[in-house]
Amino acid sequence: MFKALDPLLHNQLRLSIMSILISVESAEFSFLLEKTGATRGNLSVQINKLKEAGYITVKKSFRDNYPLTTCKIATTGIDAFEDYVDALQDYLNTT
Amino acid sequence: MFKALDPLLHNQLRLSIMSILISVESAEFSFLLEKTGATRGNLSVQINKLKEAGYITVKKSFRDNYPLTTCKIATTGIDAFEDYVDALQDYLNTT
DNA sequence: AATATTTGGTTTATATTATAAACTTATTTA
DNA sequence: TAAATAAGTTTATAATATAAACCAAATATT
Repeated sequence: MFKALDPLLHNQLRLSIMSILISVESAEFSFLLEKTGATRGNLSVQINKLKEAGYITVKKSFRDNYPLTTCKIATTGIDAFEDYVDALQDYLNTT
Repeated sequence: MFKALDPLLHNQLRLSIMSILISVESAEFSFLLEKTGATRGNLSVQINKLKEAGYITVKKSFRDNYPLTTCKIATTGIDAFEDYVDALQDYLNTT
């Protein structure tokens, strides 16, 4: 009856990140920071978990001499996100 | 932008329980056990958390000499569930 | 030219949470 | 009367989330 909810996506911050990334071409660390309201530490950790899972790709570069972390959703991530949204319907269905 | 997700509801098993309870008059422990596929220990713990929060009421009685635990959603629980579903929309909105 | 502050993160220590295994108490069956 | 089953509860452990502390480089301040 209830499909399993991908534990990686079933977390507020990671879901926020994915939700943002699914609707933009790419997003910088500071953009995600502002949009999610997370702390830098937490954001860093969760970005890495999503990256380890292959849900997003992370590019590290420099801009104006400062580090710049850019995130982009991967195909695997899009699929996982869609599956998650799909699975959730069973739970929310207030008929 | 992203509303907070009630941590009590943002858990697969507890959300399953609430999802079931919102659509029935009441449900027995064994019914929830079967529908959720949880272990008895886990189900017991999560039912109690929902009860402590005032999201559900739990009635303990006996039937055929055996203990019978019956759960029913409370008004507070209905409200919380609706708020949760509402908050989630911001995250899922694939527009 | 030192020193302090800011930027843009990462590491890690701690607290919280989730979960299953072990336990309990009563009942029925062999 | 011993073993198995029913219906849960308790609790030990593992996993997770989170913020505080840290770090390196750049810029600003005295």
